Order: sequence, then structure tokens, then C-alpha cells
Amino acid sequence: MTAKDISRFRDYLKERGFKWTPQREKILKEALILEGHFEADELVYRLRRKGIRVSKATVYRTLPLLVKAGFIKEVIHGEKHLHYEHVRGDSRHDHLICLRCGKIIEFEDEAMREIQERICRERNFRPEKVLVEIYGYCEGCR
Amino acid sequence: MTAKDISRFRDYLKERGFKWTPQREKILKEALILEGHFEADELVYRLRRKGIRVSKATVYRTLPLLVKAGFIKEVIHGEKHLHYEHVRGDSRHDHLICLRCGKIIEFEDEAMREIQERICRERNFRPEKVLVEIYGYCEGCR
DNA sequence: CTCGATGCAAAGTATTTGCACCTAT
DNA sequence: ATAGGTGCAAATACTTTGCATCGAG
Repeated sequence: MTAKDISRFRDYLKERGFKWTPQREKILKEALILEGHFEADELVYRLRRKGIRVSKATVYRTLPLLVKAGFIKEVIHGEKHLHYEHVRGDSRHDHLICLRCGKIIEFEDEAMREIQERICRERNFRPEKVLVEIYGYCEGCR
Repeated sequence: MTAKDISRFRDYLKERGFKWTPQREKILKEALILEGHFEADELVYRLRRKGIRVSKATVYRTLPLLVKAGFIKEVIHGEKHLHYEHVRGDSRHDHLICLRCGKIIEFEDEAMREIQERICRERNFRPEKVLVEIYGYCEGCR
């Protein structure tokens, strides 16, 4: 799986004249391994803990590439910094975010998706990215 | 209308031992006058253009107060900085945001609201704030 | 008079950029 | 060889904070 991802990324880069570098490979691998959400900084620390030294600048420069290549996507905008998450083939999900314990509950809802499409269609708007985040209190915290 | 808002803010402050100051009055007034969305910085400039000098720090300290008091709310999280908008009694609307021209189109959809409620109910989640933002290209830019 | 509020400048955060050096192609 | 990539440190952009001073109650 990762091997396939790696060659996909390599191809993606080659196609547009970008280069395949060890740093980019490390960043991609780590981003794919990570479960759930992560931030740029976190990725740097994780790599560093594994003894892999990649500069923050490079991570900040690589994450947008991974987004464009479709490996990860930006999520959770309510915080001061961006969060990313691994794009899994299966689901287009959104998030419930607990304001007390920070837990993030994912959900997927077909009906909501249809409504979003209708709203865009009615306004001649071509959606590129939809952000749905519900902040509140989870079962244990309410 | 503004007079009523002002006394409501004054009461809100008094109730919790905060003080009513000219700066807070100016900031409240300007935030209410503003149509559409604004950022902290913008508010400072607008006041300054009117010859009203309020420090950035004070604005940054006052906006959260206005949010808690229910006069304005935070919107548009996709950008690096927070945007606020005047809470109008009538509508609970969301936004379509054009990635090219930056235009913000508001929409309101009852069906979507109901689905959100159902999603929360199903998960025993008590929603406090719902964020729906659709990024894409508007009629003129697609 | 007292405690919260203000203004300023300094300190934080998160992210971006300039530049000299490096390396994949 | 050469364009693109990397690391570093400095720069940026937005926001917060410490502190001396001010002023509302």
C-alpha cells in the first residue's frame, strides 16, 4: 500500500518537473502512517523522534504538495493552526468536535451531501471543498 | 436600535463586574454598523479613519466579549485570521466562498439544519456552534 | 480609592521567505 | 550541469501579554 503511494507521489512529482527527495518520501510516509489528524509541527516532532531530521520549512513546503496530490486534506479550521488528515479512499466525512475534551467524532451523511450539492447547483457555484464542523459537547462531557 | 444594543452591552458588563468604557462603546457601535464580515484589524482602521483612536490590543480584547454577549459571531475559518460578523436576529446562515474573487455568498437552508440536528441527536452530542463553509468558484469565476 | 481597562511595545504562535549550499535528474 | 530542494535564520502576519498608567464605579 505505502509502496504504491510512494510511486504515485513520485510520478506526480515527475510529471510536473518536481523532484523526488528523501525528505519528501519521509514526510509522505509519516503522513500516511498517522491515524487521525495532525499538524505540521507534530509531523516534524514525530520524524525527529524517529531520528529523521527534516526541517520545518521543508515540511511546510511539502504538506501543500501532498494536499494537491490528494494524499491528505486540510481539516479543522476552528483552531489557530491547520490540521491535516490522511485521505482514505472510502469516506468523505465531517467532524463533531468536543469543546471540552477535544475529542473528534467523524460522521458521514449522504443526505447532507445531497443538500450541499443542491445549494451549490441553485447558485451556480462549483464547490471545490466543503467544510462542516460542529462544535459542542460530546456524550461524556455534556 | 443601537441605543438598545448599547444598554444591553452595558448591562451585560455590569452584571459581571466589567466596566463600561468609551472604547467598548465605540467598538460595539462600529461592529454593529459594519455590513458583512470583518476582521479585527479592519475595525481598528475604520475607527481610526473616523478619528477614533482605540488600540489594537483593546479591540482584540473586546471582540471576544462581544461574541460572548451575542452581538457578533466568528465566521470563516478557512483563512489565516478570524472573521466576525454582526449577529442578525433573523438568520442562521452559512457561506459559499469564492476561491478566485473572494466573494462570500450567504445561504440558509432548513433541511440542512434538520440534518445537523439529527446527526447530533444520534450521537448524543450537544451542538454549540455549527460551521458550514463551501469553498469553490462562483458563477462569474468558474 | 480601588480594581478593571487601556495603550504601548515586547513576546508569542504559526507559517513563509531569502539565500547559500546541496542533489536529483 | 542545472533547475529545483533543503536548512537555517530572519521575516511576516496575526494575536496575546506585561506593565505602567488611567479612569469608571
